[in-house]
Formats: sequence, C-alpha cells, structure tokens
Amino acid sequence: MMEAALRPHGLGATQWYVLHQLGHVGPTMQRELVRLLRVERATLSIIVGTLVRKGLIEQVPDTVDQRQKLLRLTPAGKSLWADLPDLGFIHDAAFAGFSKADIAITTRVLKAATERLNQHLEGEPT
Amino acid sequence: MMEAALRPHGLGATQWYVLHQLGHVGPTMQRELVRLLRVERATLSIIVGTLVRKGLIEQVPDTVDQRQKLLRLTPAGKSLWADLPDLGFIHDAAFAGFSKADIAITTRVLKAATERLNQHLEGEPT
DNA sequence: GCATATATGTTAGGTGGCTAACAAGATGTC
DNA sequence: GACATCTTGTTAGCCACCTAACATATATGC
Repeated sequence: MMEAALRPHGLGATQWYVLHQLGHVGPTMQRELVRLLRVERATLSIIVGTLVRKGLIEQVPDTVDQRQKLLRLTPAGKSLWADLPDLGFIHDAAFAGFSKADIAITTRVLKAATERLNQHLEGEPT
Repeated sequence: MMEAALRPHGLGATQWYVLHQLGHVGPTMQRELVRLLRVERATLSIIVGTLVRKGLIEQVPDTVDQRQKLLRLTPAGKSLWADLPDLGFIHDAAFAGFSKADIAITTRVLKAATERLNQHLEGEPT
C-alpha cells in the first residue's frame, strides 16, 4: 500500500518513516530512531546506510559522544521530502466507517496481545 | 514468537506452515499451497527450495501436467515433523482473557480494513 | 590509571515478503 | 498443425526484519 505510493520515489516504507521523522521533527539521534521505529539497531543501520548512499540523509558523529550519530536531511533529502505525497489517505481508506468504539477495542486487543507475547518471550526462554 | 519455538529446529515460520500442511493434510500441489498460504508463487518457490535443500520435502512433477509439482515430506521431513512442538499455546497466550465479542470485533475490523486496502490498490493505480 | 562493563553502530548471515522477467508445459483458435 | 495465450514455477533484485559477533567509545570500579 504505502509501498505503492512510495515506489515512484524509490523509497520503502521504513525509509519513508525515517525521512518523515527528520523532515517533521528535525535532526534526530540514530539511537533515538531505534526507539521511535521499534526496530533493531542492526536493521536501522542498514536502512540509514541506504538513505546515506542515496544522498538523502547524513550521519554526523556527536561532538561529545563519538559513538552516537545525528541524522539529518541533506538538501536533496529536503527537496525529496517536500515532493512526497500525503499518506493520510491510507488510514482513512482502511478505517473510515468503523465506530470509534470498534477501533478502540481492536487497538486494545492487539496491544495487549503483543505485550503478552513479549512477556512470554522474556519469561519462558526454557 | 513462533520463531523462538522453531529456531532450535532451524525452521522459519512459513517453512513450518508448509510442513504443517504436508504433515497434517498430506501431499499437496505447490500451486495449492500458494493459495493456502496467501503468498506469491515466487516467495513460495524460495521457501520450497530451502526445504528441499534441507532434505525435508520433495517436489514430484505431476505425470499429466508436467508444470505442476506435488510436494510431500521425505522420511527426514516426517521424522522432524513428529518432533515439532505444539504451537497452539501461542494463540492462547495472546488472546486468552478477551471476550469473544471483542475478538470478533477485532477480526472484523482488520479483515475489512485489509479488504479495503486491496480494493484501493486495484481500483486506483493512477 | 587500568581493567571491566555498557552503549552505539556496523557487518554477516537467515527468514520472509514483493515485483518483473523468463522458461516451459498446457490449451485454444484458426 | 501452428501460433497465440494462460499457467506454473524459477530467478534476479529489492525492502524489511531478526540474531550474533565485532569494533569503538564511554562509563564504572577498584
């Protein structure tokens, strides 16, 4: 879905999220993005690498903690970001017409299920 | 989650589903599995290839239609299948404790949303 | 100060998903 | 019978996710 909207620009969904963060919120530490996107360090590293190769973002090592890298859009990145379509229509297309109550229940069930499975994983490594 | 349960056996989730089908239902045409797993031909081709390389399943070309391939467990596959743990606990762990009504609503919302997004994809290729 | 531990990022190797393009067999039409 | 078309499977190339192992840099402990 998002894929379809982003393919013309040569981006994947997660790449879009990274640009979204940097475009809307501003320069962000890579480790912060790991938290925001709920993705492994290693996964993000690859995605960031891709965007850097494409010349859309830069990694600037922090001056005080040389391990951490600040991510920010390059001029090319800013320009592309400005061209990207609005993706709000996706949410609308998917969920318009359901009652708020139903959506709330759905959200609650899925969140709880996810949490439980995570607890199982931590609690039961035989 | 499944991953955790299957890793000791060196299997991924979709590989497990294939073994499950062949173990529970019996030999199955590859094109039938595409339908059952709701996956692209190409994707299944890779997964089947992996299982064949591992010696767990075989591809037998149909005698009348040489394009189609019947998949079936090898002796090694049967033996592994017998050793695999029950995965029902996953569903229980995730969804026990919710009312049937809430689960029904969740299912309905997600199914409908999925369907709508698919329609968008077919109807709107600008 | 030095050794150990912790945090951050990268690399290597797996799984699984997709599209596009191709090969080969089966079918249909004329 | 010959050609066009549909079906099935494979291959190549991409995205995204994961764990494990490693390199560095910072922080802690003694």
